[in-house]
Amino acid sequence: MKREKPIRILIADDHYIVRIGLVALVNTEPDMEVIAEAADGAQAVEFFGQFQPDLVLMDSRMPMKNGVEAVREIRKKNPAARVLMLTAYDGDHDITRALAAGAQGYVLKNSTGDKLIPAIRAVAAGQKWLPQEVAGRLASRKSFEQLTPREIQVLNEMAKGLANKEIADALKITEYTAKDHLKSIMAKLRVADRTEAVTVAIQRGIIQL
Amino acid sequence: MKREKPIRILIADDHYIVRIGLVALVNTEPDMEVIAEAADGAQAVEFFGQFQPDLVLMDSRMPMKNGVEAVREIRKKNPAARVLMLTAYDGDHDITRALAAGAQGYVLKNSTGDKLIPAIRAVAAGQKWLPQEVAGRLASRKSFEQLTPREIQVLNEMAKGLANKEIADALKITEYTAKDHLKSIMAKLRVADRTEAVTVAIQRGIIQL
DNA sequence: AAAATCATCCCTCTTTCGAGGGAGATATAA
DNA sequence: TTATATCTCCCTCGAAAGAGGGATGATTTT
Repeated sequence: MKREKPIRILIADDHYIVRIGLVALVNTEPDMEVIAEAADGAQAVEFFGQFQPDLVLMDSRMPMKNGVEAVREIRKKNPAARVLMLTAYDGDHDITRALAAGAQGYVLKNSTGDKLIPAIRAVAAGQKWLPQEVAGRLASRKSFEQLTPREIQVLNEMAKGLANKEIADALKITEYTAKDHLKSIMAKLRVADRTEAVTVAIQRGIIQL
Repeated sequence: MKREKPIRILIADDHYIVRIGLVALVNTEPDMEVIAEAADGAQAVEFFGQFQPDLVLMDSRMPMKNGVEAVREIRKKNPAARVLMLTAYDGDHDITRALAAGAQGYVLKNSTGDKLIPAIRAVAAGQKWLPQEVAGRLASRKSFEQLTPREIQVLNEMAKGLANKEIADALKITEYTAKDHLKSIMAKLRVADRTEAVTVAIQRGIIQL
């Protein structure tokens, strides 16, 4: 079970301080080493191709290209890529999408080192890794009803303060259709009005501001 | 200008990884040392009394007691306390409130080390420290129009998806008054409707979800 | 003492929301 | 092929929302 070569890790996080923390944490382990640091999603994709790390430690929320998209792109070019997602919030949407995009594991950012290090070892070894609370949620209530891409577009327009007619114009559909999307959004999220729909969507990671 | 005693620092952040990063960063400087780490606002207040650090590096968003409240409490007991706030978002509201509560400086979390270290030295030396972009904003457009406490309460109820009548009941006022508050909220934030009012308020740090 | 700010209440009126129906087209899965 | 899901369009109607006025009492500031 002893590996002669250390696990070569690429870190991707837009916060400098978090990157320092991850480097410091990883470097306390003799069998791991950080070989590169990316500050956004696009850079993560670029550096993956360049350094071919054994594992990517990736923040789910980043500028330029978010973590989920970055994972998808990396896995498309390199299906064997191992990715462990890091996130501050545990919105279901982010988690399911990250896993669907090809991430093997998920760790909450407020985890202590003794949770993160085993996760890195597990994913690097090809295993899945999910926090028990998240795994439980996904299994039990079989996650929330999924919004369609179009509904998410409508949500984003709503968050800007557009009226139904304006949303319709923006998306080149009729007001009827915009209202229909709104109806199904509210039904799926089980909320009372558009305002709550937006706040819930933000909490679940469905949209970002 | 050489100090014989290092700057004794208390770190307060709810994310373990960020704490590690801050410790690693600070410890590269010979004239600084981290003497304690708090994981929430209440602990920060407690540790301040216990360790009497020269400076507190405090996250503005924390569980139990947020950064702004913690600063206020610390400064009430110890008016000479030096606090440098750290934040991920640069919402005006957070910044002005932190400064009003007695923080001497403000640093964005995505700052690199060469920005954070000078900030620590400046605040420890009793100077103010604001990022140029923030200082510029506060000076130029003399900050945004301030919402009253009551208006913020209304905003919070709106974010939950309550109708005007429900907000009125929750706050024991008439629907007329609730609508009046909503009117002035929308005017001050210059938004089109309640949904945008909520999203803008979230972005500015006026309310949290 | 006068001015501003805050919180409250009131009324009208037009526009928008949201609920509740129905329906067709396409594409994919079973 | 029959579902199932997504996206689209349509209609009605009552209930909210939001704009526009006016007004009062209590504080605080000037």
